[in-house]
Amino acid sequence: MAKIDLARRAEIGLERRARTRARILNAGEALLAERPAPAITVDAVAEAAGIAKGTFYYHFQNVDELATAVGAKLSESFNELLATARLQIRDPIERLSFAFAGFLKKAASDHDWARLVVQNSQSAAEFKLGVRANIKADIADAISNRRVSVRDADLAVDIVIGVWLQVTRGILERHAGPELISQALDAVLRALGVRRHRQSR
Amino acid sequence: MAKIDLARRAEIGLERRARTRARILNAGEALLAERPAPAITVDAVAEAAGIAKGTFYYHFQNVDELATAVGAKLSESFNELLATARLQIRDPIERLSFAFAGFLKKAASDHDWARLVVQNSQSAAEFKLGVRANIKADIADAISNRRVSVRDADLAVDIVIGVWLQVTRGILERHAGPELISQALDAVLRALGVRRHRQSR
Amino acid sequence: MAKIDLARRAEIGLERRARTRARILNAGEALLAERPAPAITVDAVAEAAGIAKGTFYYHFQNVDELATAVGAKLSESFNELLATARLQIRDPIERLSFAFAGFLKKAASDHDWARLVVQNSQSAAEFKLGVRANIKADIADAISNRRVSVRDADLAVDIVIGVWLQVTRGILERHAGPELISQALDAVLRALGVRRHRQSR
Amino acid sequence: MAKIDLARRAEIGLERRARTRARILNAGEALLAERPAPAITVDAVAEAAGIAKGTFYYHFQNVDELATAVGAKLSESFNELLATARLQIRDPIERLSFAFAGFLKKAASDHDWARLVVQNSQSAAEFKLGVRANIKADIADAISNRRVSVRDADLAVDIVIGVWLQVTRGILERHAGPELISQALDAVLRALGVRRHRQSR
DNA sequence: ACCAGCGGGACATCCCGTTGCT
DNA sequence: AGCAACGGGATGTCCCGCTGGT
Repeated sequence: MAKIDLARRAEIGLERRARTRARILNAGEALLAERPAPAITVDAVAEAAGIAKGTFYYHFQNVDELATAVGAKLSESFNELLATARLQIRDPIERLSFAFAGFLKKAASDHDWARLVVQNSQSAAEFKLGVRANIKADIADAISNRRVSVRDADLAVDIVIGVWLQVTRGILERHAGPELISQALDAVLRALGVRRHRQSR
Repeated sequence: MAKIDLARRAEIGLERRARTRARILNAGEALLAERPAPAITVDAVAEAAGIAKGTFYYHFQNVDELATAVGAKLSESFNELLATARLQIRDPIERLSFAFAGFLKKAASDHDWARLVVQNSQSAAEFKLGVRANIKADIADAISNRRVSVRDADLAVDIVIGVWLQVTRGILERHAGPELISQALDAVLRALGVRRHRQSR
Repeated sequence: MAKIDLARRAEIGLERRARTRARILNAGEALLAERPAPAITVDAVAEAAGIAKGTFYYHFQNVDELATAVGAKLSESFNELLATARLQIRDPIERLSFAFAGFLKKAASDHDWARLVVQNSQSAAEFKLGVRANIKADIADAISNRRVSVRDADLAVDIVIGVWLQVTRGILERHAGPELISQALDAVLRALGVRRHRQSR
Repeated sequence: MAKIDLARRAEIGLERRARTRARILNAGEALLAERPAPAITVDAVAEAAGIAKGTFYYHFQNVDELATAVGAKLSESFNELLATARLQIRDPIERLSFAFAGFLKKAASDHDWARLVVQNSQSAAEFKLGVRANIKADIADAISNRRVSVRDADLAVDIVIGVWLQVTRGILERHAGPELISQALDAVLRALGVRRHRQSR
């Protein structure tokens, strides 16, 4: 019974720990959506999360570590979408299109998420690199298959990311409707010089 | 005689004031190029400008006011380029192309300026609006003249600005060479669906 | 068990908090006895209380709040004396006399307290109003009972308070002895035009 | 002619100096009427006087010196009234009465002056001593002539000054009307135990 | 005699990271 | 695991008094 007690207790502790950590993460997410990392304070996070400041330090070293964790969580949300695409879609252009449209749709339906993405695109190097690597892989594939006229893969990635981020900002600032998403996608594909092939969208 | 005295005094005062103010502005520019406004301190600005903190507060209310002033100065650097284009080029597409390429060239040749632009594109609402308004005017013109296939002016502006900013980032981060500028421009024009007309570039 | 824990924790917290708060209050009292509120600094209070500045701000928003708290504590010291009078003495004139003499006796025996009273009589509106209201109630009573010849209650209060404060200053500045207290009281009663009745003092 | 020029110039200089000094004094008066000396700044005085801060330091060493000068000016305003009384009135009680009523009348008709008096009564030792000395002289006279029943001159002075100051506060805070002045005077005379003699009021 | 501008420093405020407790 | 309270220090802000000019 003592065994059970201890195991149970540890289990509860872990649960509790995870729950508290999640609350901090959510609070951090909300604040990081408003302003960049250097401008948020541990006090603010603790208050938003409804915990004591000491508790924050039990879970994170400092605000930067929280920002990193939030960035990682954000990366996951991207990877979910990308994983789907990777499994189901073979054609790199279609895959890119799927992801591009998917990200914008998500931004349109979840403004908090969109704000977070925009803020993190500025700082949070790791997050940026992850997304970029994914897009670049598809584009490099497309380039080597002569599916696009653009030569420079990095330039192509910049075009895709640049339009994506700016349209995301447009969604937030001008409440641009979702009907613009397909137009934006078409524009990006034109920019890349996509050759019609088996283009299904 | 009193007239001359007063005028002279004011003149000297203005000169001195202007000189100190310029030093602060330059220091602020340099710091704002590194990190966003909320993360720079008055102490850092004062030290970089070689003045006392009290002197800073004699010229600006606080760091935000400095950031605004830097933004205004930045706007001017844009307006210079745009004023040239406005006077010499009639065709909206050519004008847009001229400005787009011009901004990227400037970024390539002056990385400090480029960094400042990228940082300010995030904050500094006024600066953004000024640039945006200029671009939108040309695009609206092009749309009404059926020179582009894109319908939504705001989306078109987002495309131009998005690619521009991201390529500027590329110049800074990957030291992208100036040879990419014309490729980027071509891509943007394709994205807008520009119809060949008397397109000379 | 959890209940006990929480209660105990809160209790200890409260104890510690109260102790530190009391130290700050005492330090503030001592400083406010020397000079008016706008002239005392948080640094001085913190040093006098033997705490860090941060701790001060954990307990008070700023010096004004401390001054208010000191005023409240001072009010209590008055109310203690007045409460005794209210319970034991029926006659308004006697009650007033008791309080008047009591305040002066206290001033004579505790110069720090007296200094604090004199300083606070200038600022600290709330403190003043509390004392004034008490005195006025007794005087209004006396007026309606035709126990005094003075008609205007506010004027009567001014007379009582004015003499009281000034004699208190005299105690501090000229080290006026306690033998003057009864003389001062007699003078005030004459000023009010008190009619002998069952006047026992 | 050169002589005349120089003399004239010096004359003008003196005039100008006096005028500027007066402007500073007036501004200081206005500010010192609002809050005690430690809380007013040279910057505020300079702005209120419409002069540069450097000019302030040409006329005064610091704020305390200004406060002293304002106090001196205030003393003069008292002495004017007292000088009249001294010349025209022989009887010490009548003289005291004249001054007491005169001060209150002035307070009622010039609230700025009254505010200044109340503020300075707290600080400004010199000002207080001057007034006190005057009153005490009359009272000592009255005591030695057996015109009052009070024995202790200092206590008597405290009574007079205490009531006077508090009634002045009443005039400011409750806009007490001038009709209370004679009542206040009567009360003070009763407090002192004045024996009817040739009492004219 | 007056002024604009400036250097220096006192002070208020905020916030970080730690401690001791349960 | 979580909390209240605290110490320490970075930073913003204000203001004093000086300087060099006319």
